Amino acid sequence: MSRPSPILHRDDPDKPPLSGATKVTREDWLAQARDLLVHDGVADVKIARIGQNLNVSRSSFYWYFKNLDDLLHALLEEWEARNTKVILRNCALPARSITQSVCNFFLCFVDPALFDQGLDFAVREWARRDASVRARIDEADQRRLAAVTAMYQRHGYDAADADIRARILYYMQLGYHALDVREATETRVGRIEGYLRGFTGVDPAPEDMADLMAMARALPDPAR
Amino acid sequence: MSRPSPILHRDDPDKPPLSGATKVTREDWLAQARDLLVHDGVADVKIARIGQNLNVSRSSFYWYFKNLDDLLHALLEEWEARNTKVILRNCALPARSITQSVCNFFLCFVDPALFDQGLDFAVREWARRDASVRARIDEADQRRLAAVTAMYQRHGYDAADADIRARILYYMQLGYHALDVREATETRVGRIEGYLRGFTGVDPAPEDMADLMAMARALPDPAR
DNA sequence: GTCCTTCTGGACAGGTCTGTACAGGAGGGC
DNA sequence: GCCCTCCTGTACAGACCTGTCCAGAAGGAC
Repeated sequence: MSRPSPILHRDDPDKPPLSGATKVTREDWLAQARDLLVHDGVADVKIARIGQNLNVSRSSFYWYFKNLDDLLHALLEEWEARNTKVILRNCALPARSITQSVCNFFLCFVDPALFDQGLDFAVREWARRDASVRARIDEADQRRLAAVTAMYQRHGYDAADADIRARILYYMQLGYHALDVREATETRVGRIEGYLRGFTGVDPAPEDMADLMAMARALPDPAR
Repeated sequence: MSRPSPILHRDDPDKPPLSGATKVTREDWLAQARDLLVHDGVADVKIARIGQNLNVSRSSFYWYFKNLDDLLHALLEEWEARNTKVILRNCALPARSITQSVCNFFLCFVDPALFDQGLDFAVREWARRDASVRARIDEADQRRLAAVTAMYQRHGYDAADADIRARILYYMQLGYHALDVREATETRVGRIEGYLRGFTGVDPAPEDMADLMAMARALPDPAR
C-alpha cells in the first residue's frame, strides 16, 4: 500500500543542511503534495496528510503557503512549465525521417525524467471539476498537437494528413497511459516496428530501427 | 456551475408513483452518485451531498445501502455490466469490410446511450487509488482489446498486425476521450476518412463511406 | 551574551462527513 | 379502525480537515 516517498531536503546529502529550527522546505511540501496529487487525486491533497508524511505540524505549511489553493496553483505552474515544453522540444528535434521523428516523440514518454505522465494525467483529472484548470490544459493540448502536426509537415505530409496523423499519435499516446499499461520493455520494443508503420504509413528504414534498438537497450524496464 | 440532474423517480411520469412515506428509490441514490462520480471523482461521492441533491436526509441512504462502500461497489457492478458488453457486441457485428467494422467500433463511442465514456473514465481514475478496482479494469481492458483484435483478424489481418492495430485503435479512442475533446459533428466527420485509412491501412470503399455519412447525419451534435 | 529573524508546535474554533439510535408518518391488508 | 411494514427526519458521537493565534526553539549577526 505504501510507496517510496520523495526524498526530503533534510535527508538529501547533496543539499545544503537546513539551519535554524527549519525541518522542511517549501519544495518538500510541494514534492509530497505532487506525490499525493498523482497517486490519489486532487481531492486527497490535504495539508494535514502532507504534514504527517513530512513529520511536521500544519502550521509549518502556512509559513510557506497562503492556503491549500496557493499550493495547488504552484503545482499547476510546475506542470505547465514542464510537460508541454518537453513535447515541443522533442517534436522540433532535427530528424532524417518521419520514423525518427516519431521515435523522438516517443522518447518524451519513455523517459520518466522528461514527461511526467502521472502528473499530466492527474492534472487532466483535476480539470474535470475545475474550469480554470480545464482551460489551461486545453491550451496545452492545442500547443502540443500543433507541434506534432508541424513535425509531420516537415517530412512532407500535407496539412490534412499531418493533422490526422498528429491526432492519432497524440491521442493514442494518452490512451496508452490512460490505461496505465505496464509492459516489459521487450514487449514494447517488439511491437514498436508495427506502431511506427501505423503512425507514419511507411516502412521504417533499417538504420532508424537500428538506432531505436540501441536506445531501447539503454532504458530501464518499467514493468514490475 | 450546476448541471442538469438525473431525473428522479418521483419526477418521472413514466414510473409508478411512490407509495408510503417513500420520497426516493435506491435507483435515485445510484443515479445521483453516478453523476457525482463522473463529474467530480470518487473522492467527492459523499452521502451528505447526494442526499442534499435528492432533498432527502441521510438516514434514507442507510435504508438502501449498508454504507458508502456498498454504494460504490454497486456502481462498479453497473459499469462492468454495461461498457465492456457494448464493445464486445459491436466488435462482433458482421461487416463486409474492415472499414465497416471500425465504424461499428466507433459507434459505441459516438452514441452516449451505448458506451458511457464519462463513467469509464471515472472508474479509471478511481482505479488509480484502489487496487481492487484496478484489477477489474485491467481485466475489462484485456477483454475489450481481445475483441478488437479478433475483429481485425476476421478481416484477414495476421495476428501480430491485428494486435498492433487493435491497440492503436483502442488506445487512441481512450486518449481522445481523455482529452475530453469537443468537436462539432461536422469536424469529426470531415476527419473520419483519414482516421479510417490510418486505422485500417486501406482506402475506405465508397459504399462504406456512403453508409457512414448517412449515419453521421442522424446523430446529434456533441459540441456546445 | 543578546537580539533578530526564521520556522515550528500546540491549542482553539468552526466546518464537513460518517454511522447509529430511535421516534414517527403514510399507505396497504385485514 | 388497526396493525404492520416501509421509509424518513432529527439528534448525537466521533473522526478528520481547515485556518488562525501565539509562544518559543534554534541559528546568525553583532
